[in-house]
Amino acid sequence: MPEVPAAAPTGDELLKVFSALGNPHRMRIVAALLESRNYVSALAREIGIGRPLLHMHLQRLEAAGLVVGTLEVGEDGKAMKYYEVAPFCYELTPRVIARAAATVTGTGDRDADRADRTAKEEAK
Amino acid sequence: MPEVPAAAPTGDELLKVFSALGNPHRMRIVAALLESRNYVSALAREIGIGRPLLHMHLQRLEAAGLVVGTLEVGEDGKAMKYYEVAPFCYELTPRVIARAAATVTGTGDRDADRADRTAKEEAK
DNA sequence: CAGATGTGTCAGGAATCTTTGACAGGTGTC
DNA sequence: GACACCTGTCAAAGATTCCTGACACATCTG
Repeated sequence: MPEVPAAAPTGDELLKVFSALGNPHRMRIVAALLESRNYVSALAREIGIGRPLLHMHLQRLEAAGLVVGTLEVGEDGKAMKYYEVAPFCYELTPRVIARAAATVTGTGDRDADRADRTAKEEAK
Repeated sequence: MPEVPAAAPTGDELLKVFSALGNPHRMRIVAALLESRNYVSALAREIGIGRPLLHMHLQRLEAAGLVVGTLEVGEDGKAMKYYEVAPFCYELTPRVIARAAATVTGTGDRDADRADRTAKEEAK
């Protein structure tokens, strides 16, 4: 059996995972996809939300590495994007958090923070 | 050794934990408190944020059951609120999420949602 | 060609979260 | 009394997130 993370997650990695999972819809999406993988439109109908919205949620989940999407072309030539859950596994304890907190590149630094914003502005 | 959660967390419980941990400051707060418990004002100075802000973050963390605060009165008669991390331990895997997602009382229900809001309005 | 399906994106408003500064206590010391 | 420290709360600004209704583009079917 292949090794899943389980080691020492990055601060930013954990941060993305937490904010991704900290939403009712996204939790339900993971649940729905675990039961059976399927494509965006069908999934939107299944959980009763709009496609643009689901699209956004899926992006967030994928960015966090919790689901993966593959664009497949059916026999009828129609392209549909299938999503399925990734086999993640995190151990959630105070020590893990403390460890990860040390490597967070977000708010809190007076210098790096401003540098990030500048870089983000120039990147556009 | 006493048993920490580790069983099957409620949807709402996990939801609070995730959104609590999905923030750089709160992650750092847990880290700082794990290293050594201390009181609000001192902690605010240590991590370099305002007291009102820290106060809000601590409330969120406490509501999620990740930290606990105790109002203690020192020998000099001054009251200060000490916080420390709670010994939580969650296993973060697709199945756990799916399980929890079934018991989420938030967005997604067309009836329960409205009922909740009404109750919240009347409760004030 | 019209209509159904699928994909994605974009703009804007609504709702929430984050942050700050000011205030109102409390106690002990000079 | 004036000042230091502690506690808490509040309102209003700022920044994010969430959500919806278009829109544009593909393919197959009637």
